[in-house]
Amino acid sequence: MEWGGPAAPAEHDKAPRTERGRRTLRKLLDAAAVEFGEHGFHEASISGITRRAGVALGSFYTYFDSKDAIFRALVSDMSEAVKRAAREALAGPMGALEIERVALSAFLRFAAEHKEIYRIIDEAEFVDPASYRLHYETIAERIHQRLRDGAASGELRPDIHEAHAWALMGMNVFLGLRYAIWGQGEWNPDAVAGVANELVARGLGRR
Amino acid sequence: MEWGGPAAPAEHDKAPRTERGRRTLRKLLDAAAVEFGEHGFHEASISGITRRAGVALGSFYTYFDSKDAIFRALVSDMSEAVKRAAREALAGPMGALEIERVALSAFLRFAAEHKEIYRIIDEAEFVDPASYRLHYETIAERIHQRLRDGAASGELRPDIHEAHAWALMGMNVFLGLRYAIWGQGEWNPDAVAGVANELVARGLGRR
Amino acid sequence: MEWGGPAAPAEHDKAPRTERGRRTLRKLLDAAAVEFGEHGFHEASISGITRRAGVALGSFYTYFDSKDAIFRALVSDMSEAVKRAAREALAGPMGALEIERVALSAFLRFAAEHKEIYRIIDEAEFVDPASYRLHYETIAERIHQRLRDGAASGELRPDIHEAHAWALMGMNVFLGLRYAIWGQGEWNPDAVAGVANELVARGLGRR
Amino acid sequence: MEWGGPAAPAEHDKAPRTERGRRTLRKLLDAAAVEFGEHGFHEASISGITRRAGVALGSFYTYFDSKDAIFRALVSDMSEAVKRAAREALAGPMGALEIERVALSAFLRFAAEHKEIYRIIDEAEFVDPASYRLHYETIAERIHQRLRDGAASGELRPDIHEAHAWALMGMNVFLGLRYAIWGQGEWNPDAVAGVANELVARGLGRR
DNA sequence: AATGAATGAGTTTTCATTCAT
DNA sequence: GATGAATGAAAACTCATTCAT
Repeated sequence: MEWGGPAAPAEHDKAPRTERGRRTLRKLLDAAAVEFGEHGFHEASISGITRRAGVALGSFYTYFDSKDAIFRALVSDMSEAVKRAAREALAGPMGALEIERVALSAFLRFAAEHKEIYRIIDEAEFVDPASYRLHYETIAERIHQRLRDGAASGELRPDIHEAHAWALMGMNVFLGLRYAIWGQGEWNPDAVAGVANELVARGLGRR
Repeated sequence: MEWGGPAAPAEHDKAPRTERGRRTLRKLLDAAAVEFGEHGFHEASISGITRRAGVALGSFYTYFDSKDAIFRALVSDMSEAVKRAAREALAGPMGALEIERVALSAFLRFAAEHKEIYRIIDEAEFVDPASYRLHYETIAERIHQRLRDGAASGELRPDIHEAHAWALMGMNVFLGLRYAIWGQGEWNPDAVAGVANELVARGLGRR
Repeated sequence: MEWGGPAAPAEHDKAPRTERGRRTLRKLLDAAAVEFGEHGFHEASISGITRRAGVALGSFYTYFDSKDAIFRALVSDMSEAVKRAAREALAGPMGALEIERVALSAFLRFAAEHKEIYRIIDEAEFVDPASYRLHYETIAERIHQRLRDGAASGELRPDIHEAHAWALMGMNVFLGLRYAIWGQGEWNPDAVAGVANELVARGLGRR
Repeated sequence: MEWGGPAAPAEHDKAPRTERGRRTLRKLLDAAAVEFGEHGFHEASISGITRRAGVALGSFYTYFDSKDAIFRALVSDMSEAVKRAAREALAGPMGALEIERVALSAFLRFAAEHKEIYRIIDEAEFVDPASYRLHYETIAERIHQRLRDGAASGELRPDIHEAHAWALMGMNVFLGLRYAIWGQGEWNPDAVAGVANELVARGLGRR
């Protein structure tokens, strides 16, 4: 459940000043990921978080101003983690279609590993609509850029539209929902990504 | 905001016996759509619903057993309305690809008209996970069936897979999010549906 | 401890609509007078008030929005009661000096009877400074008017100044503090009022 | 805001041993005067005091045992300062009436300079009732003694009563409230003291 | 002496649900 | 059926005080 990364994001306004404090902050974030994933934002309780983290209730407020605040911190933590996972998978040089296939495959693996991400991102729609919208707009823009690059290189059709990026993202998200979250053991990320990629290849590729 | 249809769904266990009761029930459902759409399930309050409906707080329990109950009634009300909108749009005889285009176009119009549907369906993930899952599985199955029909008629590729249905649904949902919900005035449902449909046509159509 | 008067002041925004509600509101106000008088605003608790009133904790919020709100309601209740007590004592026709003597005497009796008034008014300085200031400014103005009337009738010096009204009020308040609140059994309101009145008579009376 | 005087009152049980400690103690007391004056006892926080003082939270307890303790130290600091201001104003030889006039004038100036004194003394009624009562009883006794001296010297009426002292103190306090605390710029301490003193002169002076 | 993290008891407030009229 | 008052469990949040470094 550890979302890796350093425990004290730069923008955090109650940054710990000691090593001990840094550890406590990390424990709280990890505990919050579990608690929110299990119960959802509203059913989750601060005391549930601190209990899991093994710290006193009051200590929560040493690091966060409210339940909202830790939720927001968690969402950006996760957006960051998803991005990192994608970047790692896309390290080497690849063709445009290959990129999309690998990206989807990596995302499916990541979601299967961190199922709580769906609940938490979806709940952001209610808890912090701005960050919810930003989350998807950022990803769509990233995809859109990749598609334009593919068009420029001649591998994809020249008439790439923003709607294509959103369509692609929607596909990916729902395939993740169907297989990574609701899937039953036997499915294969590469196979799913392959089926989707064939659709994209024909749909957007140059013949 | 009126979700049309008769006021007393068959499965409702506290069906009103009088005409006056029927009107009160309808007022409550309409008020709930607004309240839940505006605040989300948890921030919404029964008293907010009854205030909007113009009835006394206590009267709520004459028609619903709980907050959950009215929410569930609303979700099925809406699923029903979406289905009805689709059915109406798909009345005449059409080819497989045309069906998908018209269905998406109708859905985009419907969502633009009833923006609260996204919030409410999404929130079902937390309030009533089973109905959330059922909602999407039902739609996916419907799409899957249509694709199989298209394959049988020879218009689509023969190797249709369930993943194709989920991919298609994801596209539609995210295009709705981007344009019907977050869009700014100028967009055209038919154009969006056209872009998506071209992708599907190449991706799944027989050459 | 009952502050008499009707239970539902006109300006109250959560006025009860039934007789039963009216009784509950009255019980809450009376209980609050005791609780605030005994513990002061900050040490007083809502649950203490409802326990004394014999109603459920939640019922408090049927009538008041917050601890502040009931405190403010109480202060105006009391200002009103003090004014009423004074008016009753000053019913018949009297000379200017006699008026001041009777007013002080009545105030001393009232304060002895309702010792909590000092704590509550004084605490308003912190809880609701505006009403604290208004309370004293209103009384000072009332006194000032009476003194001007006395000057007009020729019984008092013609050069009455606002400062005289504040001086008189200060005398009264501190004599109340010394005798009505901190006094030990044996004191006599009329005697105290007499001593003060002689001072006023010489100080402000026409020779 | 500095209440002058040496930083370590004799009765203080945690007297600092070093010069540095003495400075920290002084900073805490000055910060507390501002914090309590601004927010009142209950809304004031230890962390607010240490933040203003520029020291760490924990350091507070090196010098005071509790929030109450520093409040009490502050009240006695202020009582002391008021007394000192009066003593300085009353240095030379004066008649009984002149003494009262000068004392009031000096008090008005002092209060205008240190407006927080009213809030803090008044709040003592709730935080430390004994010291509140003692504060006023001590002052009343001091005034009473001066009036008796005036009677003995023949300048004042022989039948001086304790109630006269309390009446005088009440006048002074409320004139201070009206002019020093709530007054708007233009008032003159000597003029106010003059009006009050004329009242006292006629009321208590020998004709 | 100084620092700042940790503690947890205590209080306000909300609101779904029940009930008497 | 309708009304609106009553209930009380549950949770967020504050902050004086303690403690480890």
